[in-house]
Amino acid sequence: MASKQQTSRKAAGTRAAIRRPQARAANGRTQGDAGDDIGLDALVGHAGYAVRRFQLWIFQDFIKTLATVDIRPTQYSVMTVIGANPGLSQMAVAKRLGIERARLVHLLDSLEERAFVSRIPSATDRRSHALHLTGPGKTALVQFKRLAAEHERHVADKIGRENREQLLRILACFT
Amino acid sequence: MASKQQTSRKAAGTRAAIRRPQARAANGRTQGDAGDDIGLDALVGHAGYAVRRFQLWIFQDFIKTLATVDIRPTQYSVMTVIGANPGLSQMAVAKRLGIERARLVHLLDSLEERAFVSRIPSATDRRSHALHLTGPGKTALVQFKRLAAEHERHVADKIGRENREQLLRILACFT
DNA sequence: AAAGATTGTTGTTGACGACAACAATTGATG
DNA sequence: CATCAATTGTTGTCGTCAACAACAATCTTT
Repeated sequence: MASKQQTSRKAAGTRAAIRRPQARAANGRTQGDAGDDIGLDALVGHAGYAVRRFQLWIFQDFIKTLATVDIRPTQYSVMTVIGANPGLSQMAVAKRLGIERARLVHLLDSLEERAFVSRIPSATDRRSHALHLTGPGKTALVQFKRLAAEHERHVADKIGRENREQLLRILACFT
Repeated sequence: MASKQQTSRKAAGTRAAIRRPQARAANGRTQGDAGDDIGLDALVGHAGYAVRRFQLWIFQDFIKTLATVDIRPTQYSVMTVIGANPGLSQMAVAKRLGIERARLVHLLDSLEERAFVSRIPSATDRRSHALHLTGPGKTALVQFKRLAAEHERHVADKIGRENREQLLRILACFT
């Protein structure tokens, strides 16, 4: 942090800027202005880039759509799995969702504080907890699913209903 | 942090565990073991979940494939855009890639330290920098692109060549 | 010249993935 | 049965990343 010497900002002007008018970009643009015709070059052929942008958009919409109930995508996924498979251990949930068990601890803490989920000591294995939705948790999840379905409609509006289903088919092997 | 009272762990055994044998899950499974047949319920219909899992996989593969040159996806995207549009300002690059300009500062710091990119004071606007690849930066980028193409082949192997192209088409509106 | 917007920068916050260590407990092996 | 390895939940740290807020320097507008 203390090493960055800032050759440009504060000392701007000391360097003579001996450059031909401007090494005109690959486009027709001279400077880096607002013009939205900046080429992405190899990036357009990369699935990762498109997926990253898409995921950003989709998560933001999810968070916004479920803002009134203050539930984030990961929390929703945890509650959904527990709701469909009551009695699961934390390890099982973590493994199934691809979450680290260390991270799941905090997620469950927050959900337990809000009385949506309860950790019940397993009768057969005193190391593990059997995860269950509470009464209020079940009721809440119904509403969450309604809102999540609304979010899913936003997705369909954005990329098209057909495309959304195709996408789900293509990525089914990751779920 | 100091409030979590841990009703289960340390005090395990004090509570009588008055529960019928086990509230058998929706599946046939009793406990939350390793069995990989845990239902996802509503999650399977959510694009966001599939996309999150896919992005995780794809980024890990990218990082692994480009590990020898120590370049991460975001760094690659920055260098690619600068390479294709020399002279861009930081604002322009940030806006184009959907990165925050605050974040781009650090990205450029690291790339400038490695002498891949240089911030040249703009001749027309003394606030902004014109971003360029250095000689070594251009050479390196060629290799990065080769490795990135190899990564892209991994993606095609994973989800299928046809599916990959379809995916790119569907998500083209986000790039 | 003054007011407002833009650009790069610094800093903070919170979500998240990865990893390492630990106590309690279970399971397997001798 | 005693012992050792493995598992489970937990705590902690580290680094990445998005989102904001504030700031100085500089442009733009009036």
